Amino acid sequence: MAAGRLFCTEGYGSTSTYAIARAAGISQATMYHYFAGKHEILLALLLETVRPSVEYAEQLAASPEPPTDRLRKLVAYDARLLASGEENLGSLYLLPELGDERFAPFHAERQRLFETYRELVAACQGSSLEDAHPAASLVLGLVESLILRRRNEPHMLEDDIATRIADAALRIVQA
Amino acid sequence: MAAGRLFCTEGYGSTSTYAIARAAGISQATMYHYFAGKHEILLALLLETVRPSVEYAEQLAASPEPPTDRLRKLVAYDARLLASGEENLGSLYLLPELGDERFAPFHAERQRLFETYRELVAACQGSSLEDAHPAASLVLGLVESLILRRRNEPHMLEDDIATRIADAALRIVQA
DNA sequence: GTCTATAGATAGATAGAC
DNA sequence: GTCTATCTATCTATAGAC
Repeated sequence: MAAGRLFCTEGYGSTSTYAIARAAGISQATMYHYFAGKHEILLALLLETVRPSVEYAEQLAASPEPPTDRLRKLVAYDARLLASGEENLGSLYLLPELGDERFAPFHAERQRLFETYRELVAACQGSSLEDAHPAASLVLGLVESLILRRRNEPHMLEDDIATRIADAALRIVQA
Repeated sequence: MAAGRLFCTEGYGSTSTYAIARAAGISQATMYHYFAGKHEILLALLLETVRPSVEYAEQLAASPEPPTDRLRKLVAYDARLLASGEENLGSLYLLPELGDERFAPFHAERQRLFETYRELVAACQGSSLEDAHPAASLVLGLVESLILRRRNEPHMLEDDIATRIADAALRIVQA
């Protein structure tokens, strides 16, 4: 969590292993007993952060509820996750360093999440998966815009922000 | 531009002044003849990137057109800017290092942009500036979601993506 | 205005005692 | 499992020749 806080606020390349260790209350060398390097810490944080969403999404995809209800639930769930927690861990998704191939396992998980969004949007629109792609991107983008908003104005988030985002998402999909 | 490319793809803290200079075809020391440090390069890139949007927005704010037309134009303009250019320079906005006070001039410019969005949304909704804040955040978030989308799937952007985003934005505002 | 050379600090990672 | 000590590499920035 010490690393998560620093990666989100200072950046990955700008955070030294010494700074992480100091924030965690251990020596810099001790860190290497648990992680082979800085990249393994970030990967662990990324997977921990995205997995609850993927699990919820795939469980929801198998539910018999109407697709609009399921999409609303998924959007609201992800928005609440991004808005909660002491740190704005969603901003780990914004790090340019994620292009490194070492973080491919995270991208695979996030791709699974997107696929579920796309299936739900297709079901809502009665369209093919291909045709649902643009709207699904807009919806996921709307959800993840909460990351930047939380960074830029952390004290101005409405209590009902997850509901607001879900409303907006459904209005986009019901074109 | 060499620095812009590297900051966007590798990150700010992960990009060395040596790497920038090499990409620009000069020596690392020569860089210091033009910039006092790496931060000044990033600041120059940020201001160059955001200023066209601010200027267009403030010019549009003084136009006699109906507010919904103006909001649509502004959203489409910003989306086209973010989607264009060889590099995805909008992703400079996502760097965690922007929290450093040296980049305050950029945040001031972006705040001016947001204020114009808020005024237009308020005019569209016939509401106060305070009440327009949440919707304006959603709209700007929708526009800027293009940054992440361009990073994650650069070859899957629709030709009419700016129009799509403008449509979605108006649907959110016209609640 | 551009370069080479280099200072001085800090980085990630390892060795080995306890 | 945690530490101190340290290696080697790399970093930002400066000095000074041309």
